[in-house]
Amino acid sequence: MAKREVNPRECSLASALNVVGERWSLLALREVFYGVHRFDGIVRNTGAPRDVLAARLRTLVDGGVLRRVRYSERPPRDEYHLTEAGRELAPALLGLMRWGMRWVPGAPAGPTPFTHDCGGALDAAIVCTSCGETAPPEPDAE
Amino acid sequence: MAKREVNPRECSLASALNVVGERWSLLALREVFYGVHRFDGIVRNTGAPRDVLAARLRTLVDGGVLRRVRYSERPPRDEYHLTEAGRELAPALLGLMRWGMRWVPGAPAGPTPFTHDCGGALDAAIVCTSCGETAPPEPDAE
DNA sequence: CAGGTGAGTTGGATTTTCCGACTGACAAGG
DNA sequence: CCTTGTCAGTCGGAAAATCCAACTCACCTG
Repeated sequence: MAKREVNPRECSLASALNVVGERWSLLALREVFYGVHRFDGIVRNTGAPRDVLAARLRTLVDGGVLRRVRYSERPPRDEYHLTEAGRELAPALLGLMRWGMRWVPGAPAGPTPFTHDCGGALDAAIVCTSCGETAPPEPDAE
Repeated sequence: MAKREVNPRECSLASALNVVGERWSLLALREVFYGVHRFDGIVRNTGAPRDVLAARLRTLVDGGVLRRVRYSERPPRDEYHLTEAGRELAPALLGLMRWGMRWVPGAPAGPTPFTHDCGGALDAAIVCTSCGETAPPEPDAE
């Protein structure tokens, strides 16, 4: 018999996607990176359905990506801020943004999301953690 | 009146997510990066439902991320290969993987996905496109 | 008091997902 | 020839998620 077994590969990518792997999660995160920390602002700037956004923000908080920070007692209101883990999503997020600019026809260029102190645009790249050299994206060579 | 208007921010991230923004798309892409180019292989290694995977592969092909390459006439069978655009997703993909390793408790370390010629592990980072300097992830400073 | 803001929640219709089974074309073994 | 197996999907139906407008609650402001 031995029916075609399905053994999903153990991979941290899958784990990452459980936390930040859905459209509205990433767009919400983008807003927080841009400095929009409140629910209604995120709704307005992303267009996400309010209920779905509420759910996503919960999983982002539970996943340690965002932190709720109270900015008003009475009525109790919190805003969402990046944690250390959240801030570390910057390379992935920026990588997707820049990829969209380059490869999706009709994608709005938008204001260059982040700029370096020297004035140049920032981009995501692959670097070697030990020698620091920038490596080209070169998978299994066709 | 002026009902709370929702004007989604124009952003290349949203465009990117239209193409690669779903769980099974990214996992399928991971497999192709790993050298698994055939439908059944991708099903086995990701655990994606076959019909959903078929749909995702179609949008990846339509989005210019993958290319179908025929490897057998009779029966006609194609495998999926990365295009230039697909290869350029490496920084984003690697960024998510490495993030998962670092920040999701219980995420399998797995074999270090890519290694540099010098033997060190590769990671995604933010670099300045003009001066080449590596920048820290530092959004709106809290 | 009327109106507005902020952060959600609720109900219900619509879409997707998931799952197992099925198809069609072929190859290999007995 | 007949059975078994592989590959790349497709199909049908149940289960889950999404979308949307409307609603709530708790305030604040004029």
